[in-house]
Amino acid sequence: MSRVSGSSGHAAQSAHAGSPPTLANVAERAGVSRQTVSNAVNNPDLLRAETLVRVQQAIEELGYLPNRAARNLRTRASHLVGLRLSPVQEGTANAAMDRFVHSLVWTSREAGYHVLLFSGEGPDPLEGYDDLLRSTAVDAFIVTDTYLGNPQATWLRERRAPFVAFGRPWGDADAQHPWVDVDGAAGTEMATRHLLDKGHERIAWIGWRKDSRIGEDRRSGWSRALRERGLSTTGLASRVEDTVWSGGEASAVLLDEAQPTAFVCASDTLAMGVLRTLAERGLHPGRDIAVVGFDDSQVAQVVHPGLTSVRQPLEEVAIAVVRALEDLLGAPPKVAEGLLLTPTLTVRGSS
Amino acid sequence: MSRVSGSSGHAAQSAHAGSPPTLANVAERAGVSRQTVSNAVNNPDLLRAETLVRVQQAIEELGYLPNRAARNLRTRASHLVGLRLSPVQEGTANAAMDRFVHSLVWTSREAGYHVLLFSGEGPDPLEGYDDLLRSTAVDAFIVTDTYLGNPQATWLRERRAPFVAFGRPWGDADAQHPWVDVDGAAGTEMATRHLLDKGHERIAWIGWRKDSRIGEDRRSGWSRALRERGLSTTGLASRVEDTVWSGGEASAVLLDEAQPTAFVCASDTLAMGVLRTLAERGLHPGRDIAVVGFDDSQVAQVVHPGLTSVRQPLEEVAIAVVRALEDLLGAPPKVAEGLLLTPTLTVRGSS
DNA sequence: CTGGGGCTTTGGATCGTTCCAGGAGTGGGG
DNA sequence: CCCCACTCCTGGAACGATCCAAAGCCCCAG
Repeated sequence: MSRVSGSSGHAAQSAHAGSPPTLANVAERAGVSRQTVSNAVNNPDLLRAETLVRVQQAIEELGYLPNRAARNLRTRASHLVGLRLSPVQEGTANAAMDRFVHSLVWTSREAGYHVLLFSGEGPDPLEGYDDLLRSTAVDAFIVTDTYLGNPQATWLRERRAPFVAFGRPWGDADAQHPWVDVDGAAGTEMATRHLLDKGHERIAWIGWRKDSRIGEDRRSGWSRALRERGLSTTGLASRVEDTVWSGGEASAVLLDEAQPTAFVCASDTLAMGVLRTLAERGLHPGRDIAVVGFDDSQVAQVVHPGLTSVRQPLEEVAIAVVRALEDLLGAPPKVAEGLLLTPTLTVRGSS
Repeated sequence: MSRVSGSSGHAAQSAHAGSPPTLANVAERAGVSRQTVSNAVNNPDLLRAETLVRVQQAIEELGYLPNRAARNLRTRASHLVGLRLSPVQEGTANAAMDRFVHSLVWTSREAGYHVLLFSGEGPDPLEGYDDLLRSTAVDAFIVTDTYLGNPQATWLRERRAPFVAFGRPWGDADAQHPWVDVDGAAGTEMATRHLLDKGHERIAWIGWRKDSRIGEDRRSGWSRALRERGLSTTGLASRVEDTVWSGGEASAVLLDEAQPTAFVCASDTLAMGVLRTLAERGLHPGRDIAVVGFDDSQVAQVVHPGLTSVRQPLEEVAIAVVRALEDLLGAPPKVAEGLLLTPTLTVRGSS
């Protein structure tokens, strides 16, 4: 047999092999049984040191790696976690999602998992879950859009499908599944305090409609911070759609009617609207009026004076999610828990 | 056996079953052999109509779906495609990537594939490919960062791993793999013509360093459009890093030295720098000076007067990539081809 | 010398599916 | 009446790994 020099330090022979080496191939080469090779891979402690070395050498020489399908079949586990990409919402939320996905993929890798993306077609939030679950394609799911009043959670629980949620179970207090979330209220509270410390006293809020749990949560941080200092919130809050235009309109009205010196917004998108209004009126963000957004999106980083924004610790969220996943899939599964992480404030020119 | 009423119109019994139903279960219930059930699923034509109905009914009643691992093992295919997320480059490129991933997941679903994400740890562009390939976890890869002089392409070809590239094989003309790319030059040419049609004659270019193939390609579209109208390009081009600051600096210098009335940029990030400079000088984008970016990112949509930008048809790219994938994995595999798509121009306030 | 216990290693069965070769039933032509 | 072709269906083997029970080996106490 001719040898191919492996440049990357990896398997030498597998490069041109017709089909990948199997356990049996390794076993034959090492002069042991299949089971021994399997043990060398999964339970090295069981082998005599001498044998282990011999087997490992054979593995190295052949460039053996266990066939995933076979292993999955036997162990009834795929080491894949499913993540559903919500339907096209080319908005701010997407940007955060992107960061989260990156972190998640990264963290999962360390834990021996891979992330399988799937998409729901229509508005049906269950779309896609069913097939993957029934075909045992994934070990667990990661559910992200819990603001929907999470029908997924209910559905998945009924099917006894393991899953971890990024987002609190807003509706039911006695949800049984593990979840991780970012304390939005703490974020806006931090943002508001930051402005208070800068001397602002009339700080306005622009958020989402009242039926948004997340929106109301973030709003509560703002009002809490103000009341803490004995300041009133009346007339200083506005609830609108999450668009630049809405943010602009709302801030225009607020400026006219309540003369705030600063704005805290439920999203960077809304904050962009505020910046636009300020520009139209010849006001300078950061100098004349302070503005704080939420999510620390790309936009916040590149817009003119820089937009101060609440940043979600998505890397930590990912780590916590994966940890919860491991607890969940481990034997025996640990009890489900919720974890609330605190965001940080990225200060830029707008404040 | 008690019946559970299935609310979603799906499997009735599987909801509370300990383990999912198998082929054998269905076969028993339908009074046929395993193989017949298998045929009912994969080759319905082989069955007598009557039998087919009976089997399908049993499948429906049990909520049967083939076990993925077993099928993968037997057919030596996973119906998964691997997509590597590049190391954290929290920049503009990311945003485009995000849109692409969405489209890809969506399109893959239709073709019966799922997208498996993985991440390379360090700068090594091969990181992660090897394991997935050797363990036969994915059927093919989708390679996106071909600007690296694609060592992946070379490596994957050596291993005979099927893959489709999003991005031209810039280096070697005789690359054997299928690829899909967006004609950046056509995009900037379109953008430049758009400005020419608006009456601009001194149109500047701000792009990336000369060693960027993509950057030079985009630049060529600009210069082609100018020369076409007999206009000179000398002194009107600048090549810098892809940062807001660089874009700002470059535009400041160009404004001083060449008095352009419009800017075409290789990225939205650079365009944002131009907008900043204009703001500092009290110039109004779209009225005094026109600006066009590239990628039609989130930023372009929300920034003040709106940033005109070249938009890549990523949905079409995804479709083409998946089609190429199907050709590649089909039997017999079709010949590899390259496909160049044309971007569009999203016109906004900045021009 | 025998037997028990710990440490290693082994062969067979199994996971759930698809491939393969062949069997049962039907109908038509010689 | 026989044989062949055709349609439809079946049982056994295979994919490549892990689980399980048990066998071989070695050493020491009885």
